[in-house]
Amino acid sequence: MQRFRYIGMKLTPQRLAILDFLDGNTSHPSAEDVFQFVSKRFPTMSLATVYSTLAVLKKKGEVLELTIDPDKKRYDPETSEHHHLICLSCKRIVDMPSERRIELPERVIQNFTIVKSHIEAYGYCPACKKTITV
Amino acid sequence: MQRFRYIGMKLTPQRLAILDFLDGNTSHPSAEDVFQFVSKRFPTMSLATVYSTLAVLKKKGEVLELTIDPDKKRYDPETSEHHHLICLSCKRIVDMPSERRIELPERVIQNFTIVKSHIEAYGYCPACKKTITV
DNA sequence: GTACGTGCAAAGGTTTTGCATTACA
DNA sequence: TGTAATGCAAAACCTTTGCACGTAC
Repeated sequence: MQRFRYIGMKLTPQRLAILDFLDGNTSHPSAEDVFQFVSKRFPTMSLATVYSTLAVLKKKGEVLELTIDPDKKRYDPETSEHHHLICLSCKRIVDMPSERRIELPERVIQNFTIVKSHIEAYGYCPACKKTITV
Repeated sequence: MQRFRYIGMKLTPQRLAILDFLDGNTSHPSAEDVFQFVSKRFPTMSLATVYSTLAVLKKKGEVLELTIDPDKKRYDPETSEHHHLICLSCKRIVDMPSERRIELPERVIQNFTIVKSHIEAYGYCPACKKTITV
């Protein structure tokens, strides 16, 4: 939670609970996932509040909005450059540390101004490999 | 259109129009984009038919469903392994030929069974660079 | 002729918006 | 105290589904 202490947003109990859930979370939760967790402590919690808080965090660069899951947006509190492994069966998203910067062709760099880039690798996670017939 | 000739699906006039639009198309259109184009020739065209046809093509491996755009799915008739440049301003998606296979860390390959992987590079396209203050 | 595609309408799921109430700073 | 967050409901989107009718093969 240290990292969220001075991010310049009003810290309500609901927001603290959201930040508590997100800090160090590597599960890449959806808004609904966040809502489910925070609802335990705040039964009157609203999904709209979750979305609103996530929007603020995204704007402040404290979370990334992932567009990997075709069904819903997912959020990642790990904002340093890294890559993702996605299980085609259970949709689990696993972090893959960035080994080195991705090299892009020279003519690409000259045309586009690249801000960030990452790798998405799709496959089957250890748990699903055992049970699923691909 | 050659490539779609023998893909084993009933070829209705509507579907031929969709295939005509997709073949060689590098704009990564959404279902709505496809619908807009095909509607010109078939005013009674239904969005549901577009979605249904895209689902069949996806199943047959003739198009890829891209989850890059947070607002809607987009489709790519180029199914060979390649990467994407995404303009953060106009959301244009540009193909980037795959130079070599992406190397992943050894321990990742041992755990996950990787099926495919690609790079997503975000930045500003030449047109937007000129007009937008980043 | 039959299985399958089409088109319309309705429903489903996620995300956004409006607004009155509440609470942080 | 004033500005901003919360919570509820409704709306906005994209996408899917059900069903009667029509058509490719």
